[in-house]
Amino acid sequence: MATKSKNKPIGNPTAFTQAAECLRTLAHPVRLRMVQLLLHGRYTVGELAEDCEVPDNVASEHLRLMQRCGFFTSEREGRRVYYKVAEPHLENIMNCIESRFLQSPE
Amino acid sequence: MATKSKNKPIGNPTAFTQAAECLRTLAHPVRLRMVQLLLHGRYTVGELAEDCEVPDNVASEHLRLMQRCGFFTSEREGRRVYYKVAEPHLENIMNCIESRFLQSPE
DNA sequence: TTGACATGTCGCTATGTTACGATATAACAG
DNA sequence: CTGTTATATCGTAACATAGCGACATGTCAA
Repeated sequence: MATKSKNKPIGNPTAFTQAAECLRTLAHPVRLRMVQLLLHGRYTVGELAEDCEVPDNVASEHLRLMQRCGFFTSEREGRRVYYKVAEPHLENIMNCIESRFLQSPE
Repeated sequence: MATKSKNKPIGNPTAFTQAAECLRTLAHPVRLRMVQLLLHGRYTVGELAEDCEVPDNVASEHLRLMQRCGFFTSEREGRRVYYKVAEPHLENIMNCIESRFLQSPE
């Protein structure tokens, strides 16, 4: 019964927990849009907030969450703060998501 | 100012909402492990529950969630119910996740 | 200094999610 | 029929999350 030879993939429980945490951070429509935008350039909090149609402080909180996951870094320039992508795998994952959900502009 | 020519990617708000829902469904350690297993073969509820170390009814609820997203289908055989992958993009997305988090067996 | 602007943080409420125990259904053996 | 196994569902309690308004910080201009 243990010799069923189903050769299961190995699974490190800790890794699944970490992966799930990052995916939860990604799993929000506003945050997905922010990732998509930041993969194409750098933006300020205000620019992201306007594009996503949320108040500035809400945008700021979403950005803070993603910064904690290591997705983004930020640099202040004058009174503006620019965010940009720091996690290189975000591009691959976003491509997968886009190919499934954002394909046909309808 | 609108002529800043940042050529933003187009974004269909509905698509981001759908994508976020599916990602939330994926964003759980037990469910990620189930997806990984089912990408390599078909399994019964009991087999998945044992591998993931959760009670059968908890496994059943996770499977139901993922079935609602279209990730899996199920077929009864006697008293067992086998689940298998129905959403072809799951493999690509899982590969992205594995390449980021499940790389080094350590 | 004062005031305006950009961003960040806090406290709260509403809502969603998870896991559990109990119970229900389904298939089968005797 | 009865009992056993496999899976599914329901109600609920603990917990996490999202968004809001108010307030705090930080930068600059006059």
